[in-house]
Amino acid sequence: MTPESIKVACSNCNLRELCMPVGLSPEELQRLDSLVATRRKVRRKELLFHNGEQFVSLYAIRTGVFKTRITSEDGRDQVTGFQMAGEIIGLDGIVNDRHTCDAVALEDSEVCVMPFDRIEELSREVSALQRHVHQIMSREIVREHGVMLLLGSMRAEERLAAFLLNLVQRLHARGFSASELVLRMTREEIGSYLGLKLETVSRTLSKFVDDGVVEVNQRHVRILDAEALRRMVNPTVCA
Amino acid sequence: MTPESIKVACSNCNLRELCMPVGLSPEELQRLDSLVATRRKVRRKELLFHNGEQFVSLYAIRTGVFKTRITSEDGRDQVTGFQMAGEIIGLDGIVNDRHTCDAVALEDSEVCVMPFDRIEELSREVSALQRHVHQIMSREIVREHGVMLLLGSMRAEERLAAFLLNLVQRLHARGFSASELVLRMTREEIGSYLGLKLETVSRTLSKFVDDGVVEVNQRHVRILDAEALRRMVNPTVCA
DNA sequence: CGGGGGTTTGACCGGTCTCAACGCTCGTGG
DNA sequence: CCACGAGCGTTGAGACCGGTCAAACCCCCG
Repeated sequence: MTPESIKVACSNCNLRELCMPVGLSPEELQRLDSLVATRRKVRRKELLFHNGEQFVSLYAIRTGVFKTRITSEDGRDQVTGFQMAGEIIGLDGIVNDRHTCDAVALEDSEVCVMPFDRIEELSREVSALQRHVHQIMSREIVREHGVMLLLGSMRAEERLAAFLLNLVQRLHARGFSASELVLRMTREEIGSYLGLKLETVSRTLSKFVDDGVVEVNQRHVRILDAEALRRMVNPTVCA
Repeated sequence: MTPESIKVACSNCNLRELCMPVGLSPEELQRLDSLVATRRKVRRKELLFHNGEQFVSLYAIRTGVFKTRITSEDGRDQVTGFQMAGEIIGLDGIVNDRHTCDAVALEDSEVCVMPFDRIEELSREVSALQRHVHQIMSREIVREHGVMLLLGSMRAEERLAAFLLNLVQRLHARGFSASELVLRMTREEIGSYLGLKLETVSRTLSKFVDDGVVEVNQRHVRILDAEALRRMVNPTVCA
């Protein structure tokens, strides 16, 4: 039995709590299984979709990590996010029926392909799904507000601290360590996301190491003093 | 007959093309009229909604201009957008049933109040509305990607040029001049949005004036050389 | 063993911030 | 009608953070 032929079923997927609504009746849950048309494997460095491509489906990440990036006409690009298991990508394509960014796998990954017209059809009938879709989109909007705050008002140290805390928190929610993580992206990609140059990312990381806040070995990072990172992001008002 | 008692009806609102789906049947169009529960006036400097407030409705701007801003725990704030007639605000509240930002009127304004549960209910029945809601949210996501690019990779001049071009383009789409505009926001608010200090905004504007690209009188701006602004945002590859 | 992508580190530069002073405009009240 | 103050905007001088350029390093992998 090849992996491809395994029955695709959200109802018994271990990521269900992450990407599906909760509190569904068994009957509703079963209907949602039909959302996932198929699964698709994407190897490291390959694109799940790219700018200009016809928009057809949203994708739920089963395994692996992606980055999304936009490219301006003059060739600059900006990483707009890093996505991991249970997160939904492709929302950018809805407005104009074309994707406006690239989604690149940072490691070998697998996604569930959910044709958007099927999502719309089903969410007209299952209001819990409708609500869920709205929440996912709203959550993305709120996330981006946070990134705007970061890019607009934080200094390099604060940005990197916020980035590490966010990553480790999301990994922890997925059952990984609350203090150790493996960066799936390069310094340059981190820099692009944070509005910094790769040298600045590297230097700032080195500073964290000097200060005893983290340990860094290549892509492996261990957070020694999460409290210190939190203080950087959120300078406590000295009372 | 007071303004308040005027029949609220999207079907004959002159902003219809901006905030409503197109291509509806007369019957559908009439049903959508029931979306707008009421209208609400907001005076300059007053809040339409604020961070932490219970989320109930989305708002379509009829007249006036708003800014939305988020505030970090330590008090920094970041303007996340400027919204004008025909645009929808409040999407941030959907995820957690609470608003996560403030919406402040920059001049006396009026909005249409659209209870979100009614939107959801109706969009289960009118698929054109459903699609429309999805597009509005997706459009906001894509807009924010653009802001991330701006904040993450552009220099002060480029940011301000992009800002002016964007504003004037949106105003033009609403029937105003394609080259003149009145800024409804302060230099500080522009700076917050663009990730710059107010002094930098002021200095950069002055530079544009020196270069003969714009004329500035207080809040009144006249664009003399739009092409120059476009070149700043998008350094043409010299062939 | 060699090569290459990714990373670190250093020296220097420059754009933006900071701090400060001054100016302008408009509304208010004497 | 004018004086005045508040809010907003402009301009300058100097500091500093992060960018730029360059060299060296490291680790993995062919």
